[in-house]
Amino acid sequence: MDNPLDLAFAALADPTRRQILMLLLEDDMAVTDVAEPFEMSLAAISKHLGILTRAGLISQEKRGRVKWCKLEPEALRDASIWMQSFGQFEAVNLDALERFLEHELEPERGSKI
Amino acid sequence: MDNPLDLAFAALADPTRRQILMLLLEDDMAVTDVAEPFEMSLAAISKHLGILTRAGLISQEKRGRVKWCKLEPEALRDASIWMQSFGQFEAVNLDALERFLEHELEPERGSKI
DNA sequence: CGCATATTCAACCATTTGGTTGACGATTGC
DNA sequence: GCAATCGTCAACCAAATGGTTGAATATGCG
Repeated sequence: MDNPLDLAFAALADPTRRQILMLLLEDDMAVTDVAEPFEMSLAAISKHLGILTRAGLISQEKRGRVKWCKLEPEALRDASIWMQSFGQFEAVNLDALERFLEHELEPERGSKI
Repeated sequence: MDNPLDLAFAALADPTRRQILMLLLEDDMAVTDVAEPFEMSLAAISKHLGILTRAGLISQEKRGRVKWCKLEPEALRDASIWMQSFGQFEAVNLDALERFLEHELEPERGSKI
């Protein structure tokens, strides 16, 4: 349960975290500012940011006493691409998709599922 | 925690469920046949299928004593659309998928097995 | 220095998740 | 009719999740 796709989808499954991502779409933000619109503790938001970071969806950089949060679209892109292979699978190269699926269905070797 | 997007992403966060979706991409299947490749009980797979159904990612129809599972890409498409709302993902197209597939098929050689 | 600000840590709690097992209802076939 | 098959249900369990509070750790400011 720790491959990149697992982490990305699990992170996206929470509405608070999706909302955080949308905030960060506008600009980089400090943790306190991210927390401001939410009616929950700063510690809770800090945890959410940790989950988003582990999932690769954001990065955090500390400058002075402020930790800045920044959107990192790569992991999201991978998840999006995975979904496209289903949502629009009629539009993709079916041979490549076939190879992709065969690879993915191999039992547990890379656990890149 | 019960809006469609929550349910879809949460459903996708589990590798067993993603693998089930990939099985169903090939063809509709009975519950028992879905369960066959997995090393877990039928009851566990039945639960996974329930989660996928509640998320709208598959549908189940009982004919006789066999319950058929069928991919329902609509919910997945919605989740995909949510991602597109980030604007930065117009690059998620066929080319991106090709690159993704090539990237995904590489790293297995030699490492991590 | 001393205080305020920014953020995390630790302990705790309730709920959910992902799995098990065994019993059960429904359907099919001999 | 009866046994086998298909699938779910119920009870249980361990671990993870999402939240709380209060203390702790940095850092900046006057």
